[in-house]
Amino acid sequence: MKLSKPAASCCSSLLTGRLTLDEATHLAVPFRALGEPVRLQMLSLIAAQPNREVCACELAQPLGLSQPTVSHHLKIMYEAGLLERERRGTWIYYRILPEKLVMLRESLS
Amino acid sequence: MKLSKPAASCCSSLLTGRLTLDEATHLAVPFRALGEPVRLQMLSLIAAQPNREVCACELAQPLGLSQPTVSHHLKIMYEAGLLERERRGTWIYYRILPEKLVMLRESLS
DNA sequence: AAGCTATATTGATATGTGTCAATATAGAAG
DNA sequence: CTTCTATATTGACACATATCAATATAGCTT
Repeated sequence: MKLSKPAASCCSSLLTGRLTLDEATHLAVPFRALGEPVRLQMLSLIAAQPNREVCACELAQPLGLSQPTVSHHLKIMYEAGLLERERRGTWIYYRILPEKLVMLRESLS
Repeated sequence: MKLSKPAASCCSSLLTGRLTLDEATHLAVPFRALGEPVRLQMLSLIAAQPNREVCACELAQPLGLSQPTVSHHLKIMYEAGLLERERRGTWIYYRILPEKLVMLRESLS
């Protein structure tokens, strides 16, 4: 079993070696998701909830955005691996995935 | 002297309270800069140098980009506070600002 | 000053994206 | 099944941005 690149297959780090275009492309996705002010506000709003989750329906009003726009941003963060979602009845609740934040922090060190 | 928000004026954190639009707008800048694969490759390339710096002229060829495009990306990362630059004769050398990476890591924790 | 090289800027173009209105879908409740 | 509400998708539009060729600027060197 060859281990040309030890344990970096899951999460590449910026500073420990040159990134291939493929690694860079994957790593850029969550950073791009974080590169939008409205989405950062969404994350901080979720984190500020007592139970660390928020119903999608609670986001439009405090952010002054339409429902489709909220849905769009949630989708981007979900697909970037920053959020998980859980359906409970008619509502869908979103939570931050702390592991992803850890991974991103590690990619910067 | 009122200290309504202790030490967070320099670097706001995602998870320790709701971000204002202004805080979010500022924090989004470096994340957006990191959200481009080519720029991540540039950073990893700089970090991989023995002296942790790179001449702007050394970037175009390994990345397969034109000189103006390289200049554009360097400017974006410079203005985002990720890079510092130093002119030495005709050449300009870029280095990563580790403090900025620390700040970004902290904003994710 | 003139010429050379490195870097930045400009202009043009193609692509990406944030936004909303309108519409579709999904689940709950009558 | 029908209706109601929550969420997602589509279409359209404005704006941002990645890219390069052409050009400008800046600093050496002669």
